[in-house]
Amino acid sequence: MTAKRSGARSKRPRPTEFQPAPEPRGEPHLSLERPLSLERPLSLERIVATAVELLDARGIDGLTMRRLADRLGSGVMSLYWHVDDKDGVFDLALDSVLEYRGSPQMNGAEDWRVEIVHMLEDWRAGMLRHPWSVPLLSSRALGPNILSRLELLGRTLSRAGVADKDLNVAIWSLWNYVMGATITRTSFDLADSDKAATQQHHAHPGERYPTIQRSRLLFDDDWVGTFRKGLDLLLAGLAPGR
Amino acid sequence: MTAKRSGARSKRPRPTEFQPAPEPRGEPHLSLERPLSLERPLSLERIVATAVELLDARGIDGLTMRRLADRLGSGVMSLYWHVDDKDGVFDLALDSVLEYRGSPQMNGAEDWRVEIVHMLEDWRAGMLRHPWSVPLLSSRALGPNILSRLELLGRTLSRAGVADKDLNVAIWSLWNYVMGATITRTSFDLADSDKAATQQHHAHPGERYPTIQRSRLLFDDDWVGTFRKGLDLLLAGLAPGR
DNA sequence: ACCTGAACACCGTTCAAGT
DNA sequence: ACCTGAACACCGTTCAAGT
Repeated sequence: MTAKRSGARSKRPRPTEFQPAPEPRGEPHLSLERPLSLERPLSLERIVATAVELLDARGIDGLTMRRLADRLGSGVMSLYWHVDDKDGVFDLALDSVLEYRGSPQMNGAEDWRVEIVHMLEDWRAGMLRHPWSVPLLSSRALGPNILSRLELLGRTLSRAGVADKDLNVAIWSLWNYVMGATITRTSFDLADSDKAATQQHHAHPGERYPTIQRSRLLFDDDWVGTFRKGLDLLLAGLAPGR
Repeated sequence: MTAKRSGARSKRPRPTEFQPAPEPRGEPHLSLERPLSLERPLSLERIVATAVELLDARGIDGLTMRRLADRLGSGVMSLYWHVDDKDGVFDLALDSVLEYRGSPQMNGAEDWRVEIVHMLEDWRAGMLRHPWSVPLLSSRALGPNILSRLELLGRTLSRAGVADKDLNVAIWSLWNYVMGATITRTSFDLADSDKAATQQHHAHPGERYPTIQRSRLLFDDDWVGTFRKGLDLLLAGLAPGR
């Protein structure tokens, strides 16, 4: 039977440090009904936070409505009062993980170049911290937090002197660069953990892939450095002035 | 996870050849309404081709082992003799769609810039023709056809005069750019078909996203032009010579 | 070598109902 | 307003077996 409503349930699964629920800051609307108790009552915030936890722990296939409900100490169907369906959970989890907490004082005084690099590295780091977000991001619609990042990026470029007519290309070039770099990175993490494939394709690239081998393409693990170099190059091209 | 297992199970021993192209020859248009099973014997090729067909027609969730077997006119479990598991089908389908048929005579005589642009646009077009390949590509290991594309890209860059020590950054920058641009593109296709989200976030970007609106970021549909511009910019930065 | 159905342990979601 | 179990129509895959 599935009667598991005994008292020992429904405690917080783990005290692991973990990013707070999607809306920690003083944002417009929020539930002032409930105290911040993470205990009994189901709430969108709790559902999303737990979904992220589950995704972090077990990957994209590990998120199951039943498993999620279980972790929350509720019945499966209770989730459906708060959420449309499983895709809704994916969308919410994805966007929550992409929220941008800007650095304390990023005002106009700073060098815009520093600012942009910081934004993009933060974004990339966020995705790498939750690798499941990458495929999700490429198969689901853009949420508000992602759009906010785009907006901020555009604003900064604009402030840096990029003309309106060039803004489009500038934003997308940077955006695409970050997405691409992150995908590449997670791809290779995957490849590394998949020894069979690595053996088969990466271990002896000299025979079929001499250039790849010569450039040490698959073995260079200075991802951050490479990321920065390409980014600098791009920025130089986009806003040559100053 | 690659499909070939080390045991004696696979159809083809796994030496040098991975597997031929399952994509339909002739014009890329194919009928989605395929009559079932005119050819009797199951084969890896047939399985992969049908999987691609199914993915094209019904998306990533539409591929089901049962459905696949059904289309092939076989029992579900018959598939498992040719293929490890469902992930194996995904890997095979993905790689098959990314095969590069170089243009007839792409020899050294051509301008390398033309060559590279052609390669990358072909790659991008291939992914857009099979949108399910994008999230798959960002969550699965790189297959041989993808590595071949990388190799060719590196070789061409090298021939164009890029020094070995710069090859790494050059390859990844271009690669990442294409991946990112393609993801962005498919994201917006999704957003367009998702009217609720579009209504909510894209229809009134002026209020919360003034810069995005000003740059007409979300409404510009000259994807090809934008793609080309960013690419030219990148190429100029990567190989300033000439 | 190749293919098969039955069976198992799961899924997401509808529904009618409880508080 | 919030939550629930039972039920339905699916899944992927193991197994023992057939040719």
